[in-house]
Amino acid sequence: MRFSRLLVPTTKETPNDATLASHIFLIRGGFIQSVGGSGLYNFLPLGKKVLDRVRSVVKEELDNAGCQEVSLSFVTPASLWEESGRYEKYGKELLRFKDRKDNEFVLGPTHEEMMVNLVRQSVKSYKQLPLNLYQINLKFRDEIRPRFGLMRGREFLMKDGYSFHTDEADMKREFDLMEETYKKIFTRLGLEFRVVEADSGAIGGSGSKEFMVLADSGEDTIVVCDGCDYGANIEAAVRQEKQCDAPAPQLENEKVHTPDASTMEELALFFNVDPFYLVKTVAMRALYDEGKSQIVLFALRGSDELQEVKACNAVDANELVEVSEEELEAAGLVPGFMAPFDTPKEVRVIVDTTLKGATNMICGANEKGYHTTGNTIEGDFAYRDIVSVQEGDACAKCGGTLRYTKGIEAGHIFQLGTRYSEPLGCTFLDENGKAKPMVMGTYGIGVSRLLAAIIEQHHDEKGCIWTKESAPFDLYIMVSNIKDKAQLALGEEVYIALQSAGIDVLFDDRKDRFGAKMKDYELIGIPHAVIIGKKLSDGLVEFVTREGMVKEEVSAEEIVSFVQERLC
RNA sequence: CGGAGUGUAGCGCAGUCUGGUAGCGCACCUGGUUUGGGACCAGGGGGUCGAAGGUUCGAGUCCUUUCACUCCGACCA
Repeated sequence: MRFSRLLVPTTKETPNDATLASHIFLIRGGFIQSVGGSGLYNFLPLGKKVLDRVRSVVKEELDNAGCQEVSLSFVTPASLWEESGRYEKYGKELLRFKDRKDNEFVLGPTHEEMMVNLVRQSVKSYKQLPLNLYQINLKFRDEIRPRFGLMRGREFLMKDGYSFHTDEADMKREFDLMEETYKKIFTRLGLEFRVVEADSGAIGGSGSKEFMVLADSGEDTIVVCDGCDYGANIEAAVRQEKQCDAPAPQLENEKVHTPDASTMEELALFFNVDPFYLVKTVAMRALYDEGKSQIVLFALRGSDELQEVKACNAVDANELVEVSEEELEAAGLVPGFMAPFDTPKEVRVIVDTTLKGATNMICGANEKGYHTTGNTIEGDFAYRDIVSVQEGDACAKCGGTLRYTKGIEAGHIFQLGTRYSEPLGCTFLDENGKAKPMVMGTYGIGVSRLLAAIIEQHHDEKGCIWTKESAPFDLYIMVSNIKDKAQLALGEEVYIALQSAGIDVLFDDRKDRFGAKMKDYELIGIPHAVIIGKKLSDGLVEFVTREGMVKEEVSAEEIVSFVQERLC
């Protein structure tokens, strides 16, 4: 491709809304263009090329693993979402609309329902299973706050795959195969990543793993172990049960007047104990379908923090919101002095598992200004893991030290089970002619987000540094001064020779000066460049590696074979 | 949805306080010079100042309403 014919509107200035390197360089390098609406982008020729290359890596590896590509309608009937029960649950992120006949539709944010619908219509026998179908298509989610360019757009390109099995064991086999396949994909794209345990979120199902591209700018906090390969999203991370060296308060079971102490810090000071021996009671309102809600008290140790996603899952709610003191009082609770015991009937109580059987605990007395000491946590509570792992906690797997790091969620794989096949009636007949729901897995990769992730990991202060398999072109050739006949002639010759050798070349034949062209090269970030310039009079050209901007002088006569060797 | 801010040429911004010919830089077009780190000179094109209403002889500027976007938070496969 000749640069003079390519639409690459590079800019010197940074768009005022861009803060992340990937956002800045993708816009400045003329890869993408903001549509003006938030979270919507056009892909310009260069961006489209990168997208296609990334997409083909994904496709190749999936096809190798035995997956089959399909393409599902982007517009999906609302009735399918009602069947699965997600029409309500998915909330405002679903963009709903009606056609001229007043039928309701949804722009697909994910396609479990659609794929299950496809399969239930065409697969009836165990002989047709297993099956792994995927597509690489647009998705639309009406995000509350899109940001960071391609990182969190409203419209985005996603690879979504769905597998169908006769039993759990076969689904797990496929799940493991997909984990390996995803590792190959991210490795080929040149990404440093970590596979972590994750929360299953709105998709539902049991085990799930996320593929986190490590980057400080990542939106997710992940917990990793210094001692082993354990890694988990903060929303799903677990730890070894915490011990406390400080002595337990040896106090009778009695009511104590604590007028000014309602926070954990104040209480710890008042009783002179470690917060480990305090019961923290956090009140939240759990929201359910059809506007139903309930106040829930979460009881945990004073030394722990509530992990909201875990808490939300523990009560199977759509979401948790804060409750005002007035609401609490109206429900018969005493803010600041609540206990998980003797609560009003309509209030639900969840107790952290590490509190089960705990003795000598101090907690609220359900009376303003009073706490009780010497409590033992026992009885019929719903015990769940609802606490957040903190840095420095011990790894449940090896005892090593856990710490936080940031990641970009680039892929997520789920063991779904029958979460969708059952409500949607996606069944098969087994060897005995008995109908059973198919066991499913689902596997996603944020393809357009990967572009942003690659740049987050591979850039310098000057611009992008694309990896070998993601680069828009394999090589950039610059003719420093196109009025110099010798330079131009060599450029043309090398360009044609390398093109016909199967190398995808961007040939910069523009009239601009050296500096301007160099800036563009650095911004666009093609892995290698050949610069034909002044030294041609000595029979020399330069071979540049974008990473580190390493320049090597090469004889002009040998440049074609030199490049071929270096690029293979 | 809470808090803060911004809407003026394709992009980045000034002008708004104190009403009086709509400006600057980049980009773009023409001609010339220039060609190893975002060149220079000369000329040129491009705007319902987010929208609606109001005050005024006169509104980018003042008043009212409204819409959109951005940032922080909440939220989020």
